[in-house]
Amino acid sequence: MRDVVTRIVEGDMADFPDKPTKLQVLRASTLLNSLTSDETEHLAATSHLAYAERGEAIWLNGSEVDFFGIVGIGFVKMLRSTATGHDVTTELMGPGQVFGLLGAIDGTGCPQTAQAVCNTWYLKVNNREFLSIYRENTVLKEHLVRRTSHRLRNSFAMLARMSTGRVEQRIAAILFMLADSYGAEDGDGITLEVPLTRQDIAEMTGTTVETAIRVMSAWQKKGWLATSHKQITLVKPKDLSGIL
Amino acid sequence: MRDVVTRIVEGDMADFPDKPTKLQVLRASTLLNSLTSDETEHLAATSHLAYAERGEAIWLNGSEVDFFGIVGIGFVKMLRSTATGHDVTTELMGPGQVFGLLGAIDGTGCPQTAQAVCNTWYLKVNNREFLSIYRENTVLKEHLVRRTSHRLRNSFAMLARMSTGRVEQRIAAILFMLADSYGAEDGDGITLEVPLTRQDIAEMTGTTVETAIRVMSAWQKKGWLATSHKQITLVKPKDLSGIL
DNA sequence: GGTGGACTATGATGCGGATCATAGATCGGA
DNA sequence: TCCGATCTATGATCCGCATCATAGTCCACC
Repeated sequence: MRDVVTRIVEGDMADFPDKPTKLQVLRASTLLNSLTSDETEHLAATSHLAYAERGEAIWLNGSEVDFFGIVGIGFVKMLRSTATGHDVTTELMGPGQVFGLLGAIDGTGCPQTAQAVCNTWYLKVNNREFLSIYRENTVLKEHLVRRTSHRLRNSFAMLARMSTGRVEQRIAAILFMLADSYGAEDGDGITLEVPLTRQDIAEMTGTTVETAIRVMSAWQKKGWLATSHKQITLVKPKDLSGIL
Repeated sequence: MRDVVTRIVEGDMADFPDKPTKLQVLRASTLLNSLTSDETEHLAATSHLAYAERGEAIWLNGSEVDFFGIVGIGFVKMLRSTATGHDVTTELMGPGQVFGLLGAIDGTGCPQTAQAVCNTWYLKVNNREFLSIYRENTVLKEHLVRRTSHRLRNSFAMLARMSTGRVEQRIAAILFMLADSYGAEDGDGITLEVPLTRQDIAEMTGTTVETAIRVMSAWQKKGWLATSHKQITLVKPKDLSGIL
């Protein structure tokens, strides 16, 4: 990674996001905002901010790491590489979301690679420091149970979608799921706040770039969809949802 | 459901499993065996055993139920029906496994249908009674976190497998996952203790019965696989794993 | 022992989408 | 302002597998 300060001064890097503070990231996390001020400050003191460029791997699957992450600004995708060399993205984590925590809790490493989808600030929280807070905290455990079960349901929903139906439906389904989490409605439709390439979409739907491009181009021609600069806008969500 | 007693007396029903006791089921549950004797007995007193025939639905997706289940003897599959009318099985629960619990905890219903894979005894545990024990029990929450995160990982692994690769690989992957959980090694290979039809396999892999049959028949001819009476035996797991 | 229903088996056919190939568009960086 | 890399676009071809059709097999139950 290049020197961050240099780039800010030069101003030559597009989309270089403002650096958040540790406390901002911790407080923005839905999972951790039940902690006391003391606990939050302790975590802030023992963790540190990190920056990942678009495409940069935060960790590779199977590797043991002594931290988990909280997305500050940007997006991180969790993915697996199959034997055939294809990557499959299983989750997309946005601001405030925790990733890699479960591996920290049960001591096994994280089975998935974490990779920055765009230039991203995230907080590296030390496992040990967190666990000492976590161990006897019933409220935190309850939050974690709920968050994990929510993810489990989403995963099952995806599983059902991905293992059946044609590609069109799979892609549409993904777009709606993304819109649900990261969509901004602005009169002209729902714009996804995640910058995604067709390649990213393909990885999430288990198809190829070409097919993803074909499908989405067709929708653009129909006026159902608009894309510019990796911003995807669902112009006519009603029509689009018709193919589901 | 027909009169259970009648069937036992007549002896005309194949594979009618012995009825377990409530305490047996509770104690066999990996999730709940951390409870005290008092708690276990209280749950036993407020829950009741139920029987489901092969194919019988325990609940339908979306329906609100005031209980969750623990498999005693038999197997239960969790499935979703897609718009195209196809069913997709997401999980298979065996003896000692809890199903539908997460819906009980967060109050939303269970989004998946629970259906008996074979004649099954299971325990219906009352949500309210369980929650009063669960609420302040840190150990139980910890168990639940671990169990749920384990399921989440499996689900992601499945997701990666199902959204890529050809049908052969998907089916092989499923067989190995099943062998992992319910396989009995006996010298001549690994026999799955779950009675599964090709239809069941197809639902788990997002393919059709015909294709599942074709693939598995081919393997039988190669001597990699043997089936009889819904018992699947991986005769040459090494060779089979070669296609992954 | 016979019958109906579920399960397994196998062939024929057509289409969705992967794969390969090529080219234009857009963007980051010098 | 230009170059190289990444991303989008589109066509041609081929094959995996869904679909439809038909039969044989096994088992529960009368």
